[in-house]
Amino acid sequence: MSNEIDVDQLVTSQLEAVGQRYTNNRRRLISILLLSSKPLTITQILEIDPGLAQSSAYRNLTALEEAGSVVRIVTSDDHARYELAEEILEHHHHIICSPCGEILDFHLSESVERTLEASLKKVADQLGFTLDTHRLDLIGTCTSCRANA
Amino acid sequence: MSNEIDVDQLVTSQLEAVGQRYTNNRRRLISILLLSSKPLTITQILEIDPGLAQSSAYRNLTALEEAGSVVRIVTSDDHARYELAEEILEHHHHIICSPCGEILDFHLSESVERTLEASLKKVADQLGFTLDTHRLDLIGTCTSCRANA
DNA sequence: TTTAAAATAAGAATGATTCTCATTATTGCA
DNA sequence: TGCAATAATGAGAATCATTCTTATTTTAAA
Repeated sequence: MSNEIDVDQLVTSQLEAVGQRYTNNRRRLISILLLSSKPLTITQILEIDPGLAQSSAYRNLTALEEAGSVVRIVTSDDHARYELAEEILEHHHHIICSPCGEILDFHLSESVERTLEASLKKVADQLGFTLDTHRLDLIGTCTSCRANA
Repeated sequence: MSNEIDVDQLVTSQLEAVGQRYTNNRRRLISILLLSSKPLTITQILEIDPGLAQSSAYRNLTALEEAGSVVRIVTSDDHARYELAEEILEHHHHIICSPCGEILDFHLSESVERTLEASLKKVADQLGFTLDTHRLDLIGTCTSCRANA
């Protein structure tokens, strides 16, 4: 799933399923996210590709989110961040620096992930919820914020 | 920690530690959150106690958050929600209904919680992060949203 | 009490995000 | 290939949760 051709095909079919086209602007967004190892704010995305119109970037990221290709992450700092969906990237989690809002991805071992999932399934059943996914975020302080403190 | 007198004492000292007073408005906020079994939006809080001024509610919830008495939770729907901090409520997690934004609290068994924490500590160390806490959210659909679908 | 510092509340300001709409591109069909 | 019809684009306006300002009120300590 790390091959760009596969990603394009996947996104194409995800968009098709919600009646949307894989346009040039949307390709640019996907490729920016593909090159980034961490979730990006709209501001960061526009800095990387200043040719993108802000309003189109918002609209297209929303379209990609509805298609299930992209995920919108909100932390307490007030810029949402976007990254490729787990169907493209693999299931993973986030470690968030609370002073600066920076987010990095990390993975949990298979076995921890599995015991966790079993427990979560049980909880959701008890509460009458249908489960789509889970989100595990670590909140802390990164090296550089610690240095500047 | 479920005794209201204890809560008031705790909040008083938490506020004191950041040079803030436990005023009447702040008491009203704490008691609303104490009576709720789930995180509330500002709108919901003002509906419960229409005597509160919106600007004061925001300011006071921010003060209580800085004191560590209250936590601000942002989901993808655009109203932040507030609940009492874990120091008051006990460590717990959230199950979020993505159609309607509703949040319920749940607890994980001690043993699952412990294995999880051990893994997370390891990850944080590797990435050079100091860890404050973790956040585990289940994303799904609640019974009533499923019924109206 | 008096007084200095903190809290309050009403409304203005901010700013991320969403909407509008005129223009441009794309698709399906003849 | 050419022509609608439909979808996407981009510039700027509008929205709306949240934060700021400021004049007034409350509080705590001497």
